[in-house]
Amino acid sequence: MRETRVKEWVERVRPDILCMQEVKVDNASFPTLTFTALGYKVAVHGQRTYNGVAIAARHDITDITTGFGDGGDDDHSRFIMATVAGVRVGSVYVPNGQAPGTDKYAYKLEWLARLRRWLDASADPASPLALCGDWNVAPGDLDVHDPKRWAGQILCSEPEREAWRQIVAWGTTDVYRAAHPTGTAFSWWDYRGVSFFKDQGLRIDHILATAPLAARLQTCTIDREQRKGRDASDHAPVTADFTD
DNA sequence: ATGTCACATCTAATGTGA
Repeated sequence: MRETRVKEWVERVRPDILCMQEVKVDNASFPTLTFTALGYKVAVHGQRTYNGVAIAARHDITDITTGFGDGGDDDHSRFIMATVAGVRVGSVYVPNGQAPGTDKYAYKLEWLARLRRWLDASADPASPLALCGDWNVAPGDLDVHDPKRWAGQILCSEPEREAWRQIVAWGTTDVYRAAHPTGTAFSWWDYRGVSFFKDQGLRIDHILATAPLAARLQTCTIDREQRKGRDASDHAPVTADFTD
């Protein structure tokens, strides 16, 4: 986990809630004290080396659940839900999927289908809820720097986009797209080559909100500056402001 | 355009996943 950079970002931005993905440490190794010292509570569903998701919040965190609890494979720590200040919040790390046709791709599509079934069974679109994280899906061509070059590729293929739409159709709004109907801000740029320098990015990190929460949306921005500098992630943080 | 990065492992170069 990029602890120093996250700490500096939290000190400056002071979000009420921060959802993290790919923390890549188990619960015992998560830097809980770093967040506590900043005035945050944390809920962690960690995993060593791979995956791992967490939520930090300035209010109390209650009703924490991890995984889908559907009897399926929960070996990957990719999903944690909790309640903060009356909002049900999820930190979501969707599998990358490697490439269409691979086992990992099938796992990704099934994982997204499981998330939809979990929402059907365990959540209420009429209540305030947000799903935040690395979705590893660019929902439409506006979210891709070069749609022709990416057509059919991982992160952009039609089955992935359809699985994404099934999540949205459950009852959420992509709040960046709601705030910026024609915006072309990206949240991820490949480490390799000159992709960031040339802004050859994709928008794959999303905040989805149910109607009662989306109605309170003020702004949604992607902090491109965070992709720069020493020890930067290949992702940039997405932030949304909601009225009380 | 198969490139960069971080981390793991039979601590040095290689495999893995992104």
